[in-house]
Formats: sequence, structure tokens, C-alpha cells
Amino acid sequence: MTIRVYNTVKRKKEEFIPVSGNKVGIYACGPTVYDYFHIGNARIFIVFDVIRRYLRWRGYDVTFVQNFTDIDDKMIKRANELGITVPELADRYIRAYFEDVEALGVEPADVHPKATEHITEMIELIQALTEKGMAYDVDGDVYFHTPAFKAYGELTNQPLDELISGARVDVDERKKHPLDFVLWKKQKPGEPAWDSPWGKGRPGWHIECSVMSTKYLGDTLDIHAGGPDLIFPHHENEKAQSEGATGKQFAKYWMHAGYLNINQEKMSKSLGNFMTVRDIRQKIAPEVVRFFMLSAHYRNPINYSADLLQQAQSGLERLNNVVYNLRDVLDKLPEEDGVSNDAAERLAALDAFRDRFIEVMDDDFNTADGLAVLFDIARETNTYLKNANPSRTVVAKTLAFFEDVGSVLGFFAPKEDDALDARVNEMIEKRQAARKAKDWATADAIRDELQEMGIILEDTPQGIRWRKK
RNA sequence: GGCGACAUAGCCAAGUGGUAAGGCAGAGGACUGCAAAUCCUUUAUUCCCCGGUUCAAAUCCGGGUGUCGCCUCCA
Repeated sequence: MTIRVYNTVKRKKEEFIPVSGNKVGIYACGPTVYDYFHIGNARIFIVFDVIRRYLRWRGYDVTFVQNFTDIDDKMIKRANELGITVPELADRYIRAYFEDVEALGVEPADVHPKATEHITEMIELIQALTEKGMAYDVDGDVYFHTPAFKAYGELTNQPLDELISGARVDVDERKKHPLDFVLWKKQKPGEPAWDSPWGKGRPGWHIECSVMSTKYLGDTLDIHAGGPDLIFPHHENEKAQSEGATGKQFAKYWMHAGYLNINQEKMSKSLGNFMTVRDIRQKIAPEVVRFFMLSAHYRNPINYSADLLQQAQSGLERLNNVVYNLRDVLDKLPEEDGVSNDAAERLAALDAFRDRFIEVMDDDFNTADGLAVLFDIARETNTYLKNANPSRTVVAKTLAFFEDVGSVLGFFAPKEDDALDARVNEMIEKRQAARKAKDWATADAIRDELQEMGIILEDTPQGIRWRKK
């Protein structure tokens, strides 16, 4: 069984075969660091974090590159508003990016290149395009000439003239073709600028990604990923620049996630209907946001609402509970193996679940189905844990299974907090004493107090258990 | 105008030819001092509508309806 991936450029699922053996290079367009990112952006980060983890888990040697756009119109405008320099602005929001993304369980990329650190390479690429007659200079601005690239429109699935007819923007008279786009922008007074053969200026948006992707991953990327609103013009333009310059295929697979909607409408900065991860983190565990994103297929649009997040939270709690219970039971189990007579059956079932997980994830990363597999194991595990004498091997292997699959989806990592543990244990002892004396009022008061501390206490047939909310 | 996506129970959602996964919420039961957690049972004769192909369709084809998106910066 091989992995199948939906390729935007082909508009269908294809077998995933990397360009070069076991190595997989993934480039994902990163944020423009002029503000906190919103939960629509977060979906992209989470989705491609899981895809990257999964490919690695399946044995591929993955290099994941995600850039920061740290120079463009929005950066300059925002820096001016805040009265700081563009690099200061970038620094502030790059730091915020890493904080928010860590909370969401997204691993840092292998390389996080910044646009401003690759100006030289961008100039070289623009020069190469100019020499090939695919780009032209008009008074310090350099444009890419779209008709010079025959396959222009392939990714968008639209011929050039159709793209023009729908255009909503006034055409710049200096351009040879309405869809020609800027590679190098002439400096305006007060703007940051770099020297170039065309005078002082700064790079256009699309050229950045062409340079930063191929610099770290080679001329042909295995996967180029990004948000769906980047397909046109950003990715179409990147493709034209890169393939125009190298004559080679730029990306073997183009992957795009679905939108995150709010009130049935795309969440976006320009519509102003966005919520940042920064804000939402105060109210809801970022882990729940992650679970919510993964509970639908990555290419389908999902609608965001407080109610849906609540549903996600309940679902995730169920899974977290079973993992918690496994750890708790394992702690208390004697070293020698229990005598559960269906141990062999349980271990075989675990293997079957693992196969199922791989099967659904191999099919274009179906995390919704992957989670369904976990819910099935959860039910069977909960039943098994009611066993008076569970096998230590079964419990340990089941826990290992959850942690292993969790390492792909980004859940179930153990958390340590010893100081709190001591305090909680003390309170539990007091409560047990009260219960023994049938002093239910005191017992319940202690339980309420723990609840305030974010600790949920349960009296199960197997004994007292507590967990952090 | 062109290109595209989506429509499955109260809600979320998987499933692309073989007779409707999973989760949340609800109901009943078991367990329990209570609560929580957990387990069992239960909730779609049916997958937006109308035609067609087929032994067989939620899945394929044609037509329609509705919602959303891209063709400007956006993930």
C-alpha cells in the first residue's frame, strides 16, 4: 500500500512517489509577520504539521521548509503605524508565531528562511529571467511576462485570457500584459531597499518563495503546500518563475487545504472576520483547536463556532481520558504480567488497529478516519481496563500505541508536574478520610476545591483517579 | 463570464459502485454515598431534488436547486 496524495495541479489523487528515493522536500508558504496569525492560518500550520509528521512516521526522510515573509507593503505600513522599523516588527511577530504554534503542537520547520536574508538569490533569479526574455524592466520596476511561460494557468486550470476577463483590478499601463506581475519593486521614499541592477528596491512577493524553496530543497520540490487562496496568483506565479528559469518541474505535488469559515464565510484578514490564536488561547485549550481541525478532512471547508469547539473538546477528553487511565493503571500494576486470558487477542487487535490507521492515513491523510480508529480502540481499551487483572503487556502496548499514533497527530504527550502532584495527593488523602467517616460534605468540598484547581477527581471501581483538566 | 468545492441523523463528520464509520448531544439501563468517568442498549429503510446507467448508486452520467470559494492582498 502506498500513500496517495491529492495533487491540485492534476485535480486528482495520485500515488506519492518522491523525486529522489526516500527523501521528501516540503515547502509551505509561511506567514507575513505583520500581525498575530488567525485560526484560519492555524489550520494550514496544523494540517501540514501532521502531514509532515506522518510522512516521517512512514519512514521518509523529510525536510520541511516554511518561510517568513518579512518585507512587503503590509510590513512597511504596519511598522509605520507602530512607529518601529520593519525588522523590529518582523522580530516581534516571528517570536509570537513560534509561541502560538508551539501551543498548537506544531513543530518548528527544519528551516525557517526569511525573505530579507535571500535578496541576493532573488536578484540572481530575476536576472536569469530577464536574460531569458521572460522578464522586463520598466523604469526600476521589473515584471514577469506571463505569456512567455507557456504553461501559465496550469495550476489555476484557466487559460490566460479567461484569467484576464475576470480580473477586478485596473491594469497598469506600463505592463506588456495585464497579468504580468512584479518581480522587483522600485523603492519609494522612506521605504527599506536593497541595491540591484535595476536600482534600489525590494523583491516582489512571489519571487521570495521561488528562491527560498529551491535553495533548501533543490529545483524540484516533492510537495509545495499552502492555503487555498494562494493557488492564484501566488503559486501560479511561483511556478511560472521557477519553471521558466530552470526548465524543470517546480513541484511534483501541490497540496492545498480547505478554508476555515466563520458564519459560512471564509475567515480572512481582509474580511475582518478573524480570531487570532493569541486571543483564543485564553479561552480554549489550543489542543482542542488542533483536534477540531483534524476532525474533518484537510481539503474540506470547516466552519468555526464556539459550539463546534465544545463538541471537539468533549471528543478529545474522551481520548485523553483513556490515555490517562492507561498510564494510571500501568503505574499501579505489578511488574509480573497479569493473567488476563485474552491478552493475545488484545495484542492482535492492536496490530489490526494500527493497520487500519495506516490505511486511512495513506489515503490522502484522512485524519478524521484516523481519529475514528482511535475512538474504536478507546472503547475496547476502556472495556479491557475493567478487567480485574489486566495484562501489563497489553496495557503497556496499548499506551505505547496511543503515544505512537499521538506523535503523528500531536496528542497524548505525557506532562510532568510533581509539585502539584504532592499537593493533590495530600488533599485526596484528606478526602478519603472524610469519606470513610461518611462526611460527604467535607469530601465534596475537597473535590470542588480540586475542581477549582483544574483537577478532576473520580472514584472508579479500580480506585481513585485524578487528572488535569 | 470562466474555473472549482460542498450538500450524509438534532449537531459535527468519514465513506466515490456492493447494501450507511466515528464523535458530540439526547433517551433508557449497569456501576456509584453523590458526582465524574466507563460500559451496554437506543437515535438515518437512507445520503438536497428529478431523471438515467447497472444485477446493485450516498457513490457513476445528465439536468436542477442551494451554499461557499478563486479569477485583487489573503493561509
